Amino acid sequence: MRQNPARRAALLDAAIEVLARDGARGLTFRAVDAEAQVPVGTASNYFSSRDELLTQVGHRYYERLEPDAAALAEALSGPRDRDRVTELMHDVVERVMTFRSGYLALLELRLESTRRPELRELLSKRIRADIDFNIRNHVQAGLPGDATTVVVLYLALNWLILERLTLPDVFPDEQVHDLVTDVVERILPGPRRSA
Amino acid sequence: MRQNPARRAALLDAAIEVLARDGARGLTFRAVDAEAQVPVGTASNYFSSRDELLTQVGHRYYERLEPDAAALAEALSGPRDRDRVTELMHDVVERVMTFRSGYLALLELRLESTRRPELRELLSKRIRADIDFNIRNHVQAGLPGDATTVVVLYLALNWLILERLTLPDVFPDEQVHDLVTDVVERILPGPRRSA
DNA sequence: AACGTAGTACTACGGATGAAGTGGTGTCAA
DNA sequence: TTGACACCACTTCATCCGTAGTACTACGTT
Repeated sequence: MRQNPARRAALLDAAIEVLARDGARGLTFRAVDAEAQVPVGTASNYFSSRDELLTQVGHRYYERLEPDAAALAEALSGPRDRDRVTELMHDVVERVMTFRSGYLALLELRLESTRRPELRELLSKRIRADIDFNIRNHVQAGLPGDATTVVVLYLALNWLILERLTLPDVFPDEQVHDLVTDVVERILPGPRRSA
Repeated sequence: MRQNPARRAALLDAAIEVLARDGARGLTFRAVDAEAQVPVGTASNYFSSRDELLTQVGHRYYERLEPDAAALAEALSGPRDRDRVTELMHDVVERVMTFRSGYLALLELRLESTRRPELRELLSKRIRADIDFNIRNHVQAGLPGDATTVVVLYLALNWLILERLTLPDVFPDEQVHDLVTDVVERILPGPRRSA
């Protein structure tokens, strides 16, 4: 079992791309080797099984999302009204959607986790933590809305992103921006701008 | 290419189960044969390719959901206030979640459709039609809320179901009912009961 | 009532594919 | 010199798919 962390990370990033492009079906050691442009057999040397590869992909995904500190600081700046929330939500949707392969890979992992308890536990913890994190930030920042607001926003926007990334024709391109705005307006009552 | 419609439907139902249980990775002709308890090679005789099998599974899924006439009539009865909408949404969530394998299979198909234009077109049309159908019904029934309300409800509840079916620990069992209620209350402003 | 035919069900084999793992060699750095 | 890793080649293994061939059943004909 090889240890080189940089190479391991590169392999995991490659696995994310493969998952997004070819699905769980296409995720083989060989495919990861090819995607990472390393010699055949390398992935075999770094992961003892497909199972281990999958759970490590889960870890890696969240590792890559960690550097949220910048975005976090941004959330604390500016006014504390609904229009600000709308702006922030647009940013979030934008950010998540640009990492398309990551999002799709995570969906594949979700479905895989149906059959892999270890993966399920990992994902449950990370996602629960993510939601709690968002709630804490939201209320601490003094933004309008409570914990439930954040959860409902989380639900609606996630499915919107899923819909866009898998079946883009359901909500046409040009409607998406307004749709995000609508979602926030419906979920978060009150005046648009604070007095 | 065999024609027996009953057997074809049985094979497609088996394919749904396989998709939900083993994922796209496990969906092979042989696995479908085994699930449908028919002799090896039968699925091969009924579908010329994996591609064709997948798109026909898509058709079959919606075929099975068609008999919504009863639920539809129910929507038209009763009061026309928010609590009624909440009730209806509880019913919808309940109904969808009891066909767990169907929902999971559809998610697999969504991800597959990323790579299969034909499948993507099929799913896009059906889902778009489904949304439009719900909107029309909602407003015709005189229920509170407009088209946007229905769309936002669709988004939030779908992700809630996805979360429950893939990572049940994120939103614990006992919170789900209240969460559905919360979702409706946040998205649909106004009094609970009509005057 | 016997026969022939068409459409299916079932069995079994053939061929091909591609994946995983391992052993061996070369290279670099401590 | 030694240990860890990169790279390569080869063997083994697991399935999977397609189809040829056979048996069965229903139905229409005469």
